[in-house]
Amino acid sequence: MASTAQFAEIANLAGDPARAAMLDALMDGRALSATELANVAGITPQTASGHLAQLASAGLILVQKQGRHRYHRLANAQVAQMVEAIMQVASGLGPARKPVRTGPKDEALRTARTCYDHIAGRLGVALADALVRGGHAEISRDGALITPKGLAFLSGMGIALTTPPRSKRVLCRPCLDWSERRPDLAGTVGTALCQHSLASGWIRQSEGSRALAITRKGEAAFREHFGVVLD
Amino acid sequence: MASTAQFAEIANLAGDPARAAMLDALMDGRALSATELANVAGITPQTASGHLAQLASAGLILVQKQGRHRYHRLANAQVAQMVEAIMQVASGLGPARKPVRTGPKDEALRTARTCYDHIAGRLGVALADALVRGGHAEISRDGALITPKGLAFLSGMGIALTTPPRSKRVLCRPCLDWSERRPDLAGTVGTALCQHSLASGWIRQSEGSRALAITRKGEAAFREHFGVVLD
DNA sequence: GCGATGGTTCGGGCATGGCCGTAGCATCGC
DNA sequence: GCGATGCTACGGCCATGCCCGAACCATCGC
Repeated sequence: MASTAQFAEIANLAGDPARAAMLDALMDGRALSATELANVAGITPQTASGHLAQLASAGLILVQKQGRHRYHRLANAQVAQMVEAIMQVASGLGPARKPVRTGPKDEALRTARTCYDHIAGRLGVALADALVRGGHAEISRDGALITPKGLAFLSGMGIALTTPPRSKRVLCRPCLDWSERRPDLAGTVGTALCQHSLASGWIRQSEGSRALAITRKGEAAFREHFGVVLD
Repeated sequence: MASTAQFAEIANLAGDPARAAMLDALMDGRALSATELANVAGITPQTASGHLAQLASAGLILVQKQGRHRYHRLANAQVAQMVEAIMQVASGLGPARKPVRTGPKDEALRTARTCYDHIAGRLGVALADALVRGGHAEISRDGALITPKGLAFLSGMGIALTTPPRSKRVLCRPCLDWSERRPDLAGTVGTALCQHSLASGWIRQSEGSRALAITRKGEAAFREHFGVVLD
């Protein structure tokens, strides 16, 4: 079983500002090099190296060496979900303490960003809303599903979902967006949607940030397929 | 937005062994006094008091004074879900390091326990399995739902679920059980089932533990209604 | 009222662990 | 080959924060 000691060990790893910044940066699902992570954490490479060793040894991240670089990424979706859950609680005390400082970079993140494997931010929420409005999905606080109609809708767009044999509905996971405080779609469906949007050139990952840029093509696609217009 | 500093602050609170033990103890959803929590954490009351003040000020727990006692409980389901997620990750590294020490107390926890608001352990998993087997529920990795048939089944048992107006299905949240590594039912449905089982005297909360005792009456009820027989 | 119990506050001891400078390995480009 | 770059290992400085003992406040039983 999971002893409280192990519990504390994991939480403690996430509890250091530098490591927290690293985990946050890795939440876009990409693999980052040690120096990149050192930068986002605002520490020297030596220190970062130590932190990364700890995270790796605990199994929170995976390291993949490629030439003289070593790329680090989150180990699995469970870790991502943990980070998500902590962020959820952390955002609860945010507004209560500081009146929310919204810089321009912050604004980009609010508009659209990746959340490990799916689209979050205003775009993510808007897409989820659109699917619900069109009768393609149902979302509640506890869960979400894609209706048969929605399944056809998505597959018509080239997004194929592997349906479990017994069920006619495809269940998916709602993820309470910490900036919008409304649910977006995560899990298998969210991943597929995000992948497809990237592959189609609707959105593009920014270089040093979790922010997503919506391309001109994407603007049109989201409006046409989903009726989504941001701002 | 949730800054990484706030993220680290929250994670750090959960990252201390003493506080971790407290949060774990509070995961049964009950409210415990300061001394009780000091005991489970293995520290003196003074120290516990300090920890509890921190947890309360961060909004992780709520304090309710009653006479000369002060009862502490988890602030909300989000905190519980965070603890759950961390435990999930922590249990991942458990078996890999130690061959798992199963004491008698541990065995009781594995059989049945509360997980904030629902039933976990072998009983929780067995109930979820039974609902699926009977066509009352569908569960996938990403989500779960109660079928109309299941809705009738539960309401026939006296468990009324508030159905969202637009949907005929009741979505619910699967919770990957850390001991069984299989899903049990959380969220609204899980809560209702747990409440009903307690109210009907099918299960009873143990005094100083999260373990649930299955009563003789409960044994019969679970067998009759769900076809569930443990061991 | 008075003792007993539950809880908190304060102060100081002490260990843990984060941080960086220096130095040492690996790999790449040429 | 040789320098440059990415990363890691070691040692020492230093702050954070956990812990307890002692004292103080609140509440209960009587």
